[in-house]
Amino acid sequence: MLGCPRMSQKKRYWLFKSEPSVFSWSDLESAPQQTTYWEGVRNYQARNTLRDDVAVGDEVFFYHSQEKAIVGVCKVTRSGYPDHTAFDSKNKYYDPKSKKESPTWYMVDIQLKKALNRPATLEELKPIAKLKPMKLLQKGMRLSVQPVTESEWQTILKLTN
DNA sequence: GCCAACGTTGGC
DNA sequence: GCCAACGTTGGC
Repeated sequence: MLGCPRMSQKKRYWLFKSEPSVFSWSDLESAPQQTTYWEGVRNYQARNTLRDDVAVGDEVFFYHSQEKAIVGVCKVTRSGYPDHTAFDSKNKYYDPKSKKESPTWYMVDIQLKKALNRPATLEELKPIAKLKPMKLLQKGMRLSVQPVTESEWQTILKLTN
């Protein structure tokens, strides 16, 4: 669409972390249309990314926190919209501060694209010189939604090929 | 399982 | 608006 600034932008790459005991790659495999909304992000920086930067067509590394490995690739099928789990008092992600008129928290939808041939572990990524600046590998980095550069993306894909 | 590094909350 | 207290994450 002309005139829509984000539309004309190049595809971007992201990494989403998930606790496999909460929501795993295999949960995504068995989800309807292998699609899920990315609920429960309760960190402002990650929220800003979901709300403002993640766009339809972008690609996402799915990272298992416990396993400490990237396990698959997804694509974004819906860009930022209010995280409805924050409105539900029975939901574990309930946040009374977030109002429907002015939502605090946002989510996107992602769809499974393909599993990596094998998981790319944090351990093996760390010594790779090209990946040294990668957000995931920085000390104290706990962001659950983070950008990945195209070169980092390609390096990791090549590694697991 | 411990503890350092963060982010958030709340008292002042 | 500062900062101590607290909760959570993640490296080891």
